[in-house]
Amino acid sequence: MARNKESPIEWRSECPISSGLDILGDKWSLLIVRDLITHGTRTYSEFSESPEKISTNILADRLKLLTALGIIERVDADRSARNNAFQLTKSGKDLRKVLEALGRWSYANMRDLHPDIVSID
Amino acid sequence: MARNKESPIEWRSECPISSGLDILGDKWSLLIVRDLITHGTRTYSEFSESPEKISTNILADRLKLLTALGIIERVDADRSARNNAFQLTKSGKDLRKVLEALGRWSYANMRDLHPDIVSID
DNA sequence: ACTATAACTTGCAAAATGCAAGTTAAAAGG
DNA sequence: CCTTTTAACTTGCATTTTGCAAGTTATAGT
Repeated sequence: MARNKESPIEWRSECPISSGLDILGDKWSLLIVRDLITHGTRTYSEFSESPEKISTNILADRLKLLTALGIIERVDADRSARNNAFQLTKSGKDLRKVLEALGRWSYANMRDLHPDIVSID
Repeated sequence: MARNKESPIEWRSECPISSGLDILGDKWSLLIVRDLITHGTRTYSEFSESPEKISTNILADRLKLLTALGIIERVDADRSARNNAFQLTKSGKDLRKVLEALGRWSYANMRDLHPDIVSID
């Protein structure tokens, strides 16, 4: 992770958009959230099976970070990791609107560059 | 940029969310869009003055990419670069909803981790 | 107890990022 | 018009992040 201990994030400014990107501004974090919105819960190996094929070290890193930020959590906090899925917290569920807006934008605006893109609805 | 020539982007899947992140899933691209939504037009040096302090090589790379994707364009396409600002295209303006959703989420959910965060409204 | 396998970790190569300095060319001033 | 200024980049290199393959650990099932 290579992030400091007080906050897991180094905030670049006070801007909420910039701050959102400080957390979620990469190619993988929101895909984890997407999978949880779609499926409700997901185990480590289920995340690995998504078509974008996240590598295991990045997946482990992002699951830790999203957990530290209170965006996801273990379904059963007291159980061992094996088959113990992740789920969204309230904060994570609130990201649905961000994902919907992004998905709609992509479908509406990237179809000429990416003809195979599918609709979210 | 290190991207191939047919499409400037390598699409990881047909998912519109994943595809949106293929384009905009980094810490800088949406900040350029934010500055243009806030100010209407912006020159190279004005972008550099934003509080997040984007470095000049990344800025140049992103301006090229966002232009290639039809998200931004020069205000006067025929004029020389000097003092010729960028503006959003229709596609770029449509990102406003994504930014609003992200900004609202951050302000609502990250205030305990980042007390200095300000509201977008 | 043994085995299978889910959930990671580790090591290293490749790519992206960050920083400082340098280059180019248009335009403003003399 | 010729010099000077400076906006808009480019380049080089160190650092960080990512990607890939392989290895390790531990628990659930037999």
